[in-house]
Amino acid sequence: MVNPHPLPVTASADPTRAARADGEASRDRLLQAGLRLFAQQGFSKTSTRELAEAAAVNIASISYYFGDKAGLYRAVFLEPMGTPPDDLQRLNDPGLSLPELLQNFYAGFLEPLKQGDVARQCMKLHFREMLEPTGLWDEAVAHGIRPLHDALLLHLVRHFGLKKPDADLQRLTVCLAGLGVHMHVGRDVIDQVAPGLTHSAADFDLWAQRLVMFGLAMVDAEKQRRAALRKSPQ
Amino acid sequence: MVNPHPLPVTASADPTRAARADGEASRDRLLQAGLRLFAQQGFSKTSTRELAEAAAVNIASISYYFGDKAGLYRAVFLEPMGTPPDDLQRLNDPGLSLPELLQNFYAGFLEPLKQGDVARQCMKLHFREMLEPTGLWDEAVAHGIRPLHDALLLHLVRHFGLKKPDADLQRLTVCLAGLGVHMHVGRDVIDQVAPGLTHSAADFDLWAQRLVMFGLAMVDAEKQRRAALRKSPQ
DNA sequence: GTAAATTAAACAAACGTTTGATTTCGACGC
DNA sequence: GCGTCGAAATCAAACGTTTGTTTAATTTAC
Repeated sequence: MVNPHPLPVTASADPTRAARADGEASRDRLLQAGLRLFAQQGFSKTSTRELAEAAAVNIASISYYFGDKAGLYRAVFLEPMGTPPDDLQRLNDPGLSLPELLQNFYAGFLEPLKQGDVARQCMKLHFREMLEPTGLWDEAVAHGIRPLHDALLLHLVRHFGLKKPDADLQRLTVCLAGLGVHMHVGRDVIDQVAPGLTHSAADFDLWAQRLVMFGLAMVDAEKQRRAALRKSPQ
Repeated sequence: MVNPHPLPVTASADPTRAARADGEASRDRLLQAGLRLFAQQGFSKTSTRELAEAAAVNIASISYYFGDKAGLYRAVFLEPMGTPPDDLQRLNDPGLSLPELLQNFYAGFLEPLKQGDVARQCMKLHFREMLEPTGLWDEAVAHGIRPLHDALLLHLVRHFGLKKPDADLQRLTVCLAGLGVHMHVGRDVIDQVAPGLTHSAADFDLWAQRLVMFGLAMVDAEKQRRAALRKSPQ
């Protein structure tokens, strides 16, 4: 690895081999430790020394590989976002029925909760930024949340036979997404207030099923509201 | 005010009047500043000097009135929770119809969003603890969230004619509450992804209306699922 | 030999907290 | 009404730690 200081640290395709065989290993360990600790206790409460120790790395390695602590955070935060269009592609297909769409949406949304640590911590890190925006959050919204919201909204516009979204469709979309968001943000609370419902992967499959059902019910309710409005406009 | 150091600082009913007329004023200003700053930027990112300056108070006043910074945070966090049964009473009335119940629930839930700073920051502070529990969170759940959840759940148990809640009713309750929670936690995101829907108090009344509608739809969906299940048990 | 990687040590700055002195103001004797 | 006392409140200054970051020397692998 050559001259890692410049911030946009990408995988080095340098002709000269790494000076030490496990050169990038330290960087990776820092990323792993950063993800875990930042997700667990936030940015400020995580010290550089704690990071270094957890990664079994010298303190100076942080600035060596990432410039500074914020750089490590940025890398941890943005690196997993490199390939987002994975789930998104499945949502933008106009041929999907509404149940299929919601099924894909919620199943994809809850997927990280099923897997163990990494993906879940990654999610937690992102949702944490909802409450304390650090600037990176705008980027996360633009690349992660917004496309999901827009895909949902676009499909609903078609489903309702509209030309463009109106305020009530926006509200519906927000609420649909909210069901999924709440499963992430409020997971610990859910565990406390209604224990034993979020243990196995099968549990989350069941949750996804219910969310689809509830989501469809909400869409139907909105549809009926519009129908009633057409008959007797208020 | 006499000997403020001991942590459970209550309004002093001391026979000897306060030495300085505006004695408690500094304490109050610290509480206000603490609420605002802790809600805005979290515990760690808020320094004691910043708090003191915002409250127009000497730094030493923090330890003088609250023992230490954590004590101020605890006071800020727990003090507004002194009188919770206000909204709760309206929820535990068994005579309420389901629409009335949800109306009360969501209207009460969104109420803090309508008012300006204080109540909103107070909410934000509480929801922040969802992601970084500091120990106080358990208390907040026990005194703030859990009663709401249980009131909702109890009513649904009656509504469904059950003897005691089952897992699916728990899930329904969690999702109903989730709609409300998401409005708080995700407010900034909502503003960004669907702008102009959360400005006036009337906006939130409209939101509450929709949440009631969606909530009712979810309950109906669950009811139908159970009916279908009875006919052809899987 | 050379450049990458790692290290221990040190840096200044900011942190939460404490100290001891000073100011403020009601209480009390006269 | 005045002077004085004492407790409450406020203050500037300093405390020792921890923070994030940097340095300069050393080790490692090619």
